[in-house]
Amino acid sequence: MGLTKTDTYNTKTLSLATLFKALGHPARIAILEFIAKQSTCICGDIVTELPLSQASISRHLSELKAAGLIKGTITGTSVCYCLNPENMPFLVQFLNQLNSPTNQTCCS
Amino acid sequence: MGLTKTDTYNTKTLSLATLFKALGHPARIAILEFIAKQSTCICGDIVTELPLSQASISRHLSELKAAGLIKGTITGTSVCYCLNPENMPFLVQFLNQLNSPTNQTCCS
DNA sequence: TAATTTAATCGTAATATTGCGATATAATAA
DNA sequence: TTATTATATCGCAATATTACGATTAAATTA
Repeated sequence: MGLTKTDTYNTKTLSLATLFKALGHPARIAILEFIAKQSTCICGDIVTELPLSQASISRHLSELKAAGLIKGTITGTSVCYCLNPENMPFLVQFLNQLNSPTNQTCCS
Repeated sequence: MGLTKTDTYNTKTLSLATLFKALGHPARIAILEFIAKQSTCICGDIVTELPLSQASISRHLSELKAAGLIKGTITGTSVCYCLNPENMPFLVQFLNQLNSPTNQTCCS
């Protein structure tokens, strides 16, 4: 019965880590890049785009979806995926804070 | 002799994934938040700040350093860590692209 | 209804990450 | 030189992630 991550870190820290973790795999970055490039939903043609099995891509898609980075809509036999921009500002804000001038005053 | 990640994904995709992966753990987010909060170098007092062993913190610090998210300078017996803002704009730019209006035209 | 298509899930093997005690290293202080 | 202090690394166990073939599920088409 050790400390869990939920006990140890606050909600914001855990959310950031979860989102970044979902972004921390090249296949998932490639999927996001591909969806963005289409600038519309993509329906099923991701499997042909990446050198991964259908099972693996489906897994990555569900991870991206669970993290709130994409949305999926069922249309007939296929599923339509698009970006979910909801959490982007949260991540950008965090990174910008790390990048602010106040944090560049040492280790030069 | 399967395909390696380096064969499969382009450099930009791999860099993004590596950086995000380094950000994908609550302990490492907490470390970055702590350094940012001090808005100066921190020298050694991270161990008392987080509920992790000295060995584990050292490991997380070296991962953050390897990813290029922090810098470390040796000063006497201790090491001084501060943020390395170098890669932040790269990450922010990627996230902002995902968040651009062009990418919000479907799955509504 | 039976075949087809599309995507998710299961089971499992391989690999990677995480955490920690113990130990090593390196600089300073006594 | 011998402690002491601060940090990194080693070795190992526990856990998590990744990938894929096979299977399942659900909608569509013949």
